[in-house]
Amino acid sequence: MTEDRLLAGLAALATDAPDGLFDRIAARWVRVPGPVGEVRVAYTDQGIAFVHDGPGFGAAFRARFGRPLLPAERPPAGLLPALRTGRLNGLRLDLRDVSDFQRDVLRAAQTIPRGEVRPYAWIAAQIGRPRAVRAVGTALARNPVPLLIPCHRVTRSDGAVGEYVFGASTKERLLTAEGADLDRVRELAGERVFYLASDTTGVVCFPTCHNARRITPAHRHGFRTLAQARAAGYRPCRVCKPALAA
DNA sequence: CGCATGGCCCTTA
DNA sequence: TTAAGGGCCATGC
Repeated sequence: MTEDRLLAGLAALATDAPDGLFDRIAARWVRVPGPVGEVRVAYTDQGIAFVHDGPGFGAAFRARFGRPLLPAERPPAGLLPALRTGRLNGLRLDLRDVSDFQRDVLRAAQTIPRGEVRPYAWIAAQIGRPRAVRAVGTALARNPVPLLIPCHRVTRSDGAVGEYVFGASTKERLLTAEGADLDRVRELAGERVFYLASDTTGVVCFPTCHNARRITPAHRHGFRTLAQARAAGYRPCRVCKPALAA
């Protein structure tokens, strides 16, 4: 920051109400109902900063953000619907403390529609780091705002659901509640099928893509790899973009 | 086909 | 500064 900007900032502080200043430094927190039980949420004037379940909330927040934390009267506008519907709908997030890499990962995760899943490797490819698959897992594990950024929609390439901040079983409950057919995914994985194609459209998808779910059984073809699907004449779906995982 | 293993890359201690 | 390890993945029996 230049000296001029610093002086301007100081001047602004002098004219600001003290509580306005405080809210720029500190964070507020509330307990709210989430899709799988109560969660605690911290937020700043920039947006939602931290979502956590159960005990240890305050300690975890301070360890990570190092800011004072005060209880709020009521949840910020839009938080409850966002938690209920799995869509932000304009709710702002405060992601200032995350690294560039993590921000890319989180942004990619945000594009996964409700009721669908994508592999960790897909995220890695999507952000242009196709080999940073494990690092993607690490970044998602540190998602400061789970539920709001749907890291639970990222699952393993072999069809297993994978790990989750709130535990694998919660991940399953969440996905099932959102309408993802995990039993079907597992059934396909048992047959080594990770892609579904339609011979009427000539398109190949991830199994939970809404386009894949509408394929008539008679026209459905399963593939183990994208390369095999391509060899059979199918092109990757432009919605779920399976090309980016191969 | 289930399991082990080496590889990869970002983050933290 | 460096080394260790993690929400993974592709391979090799």
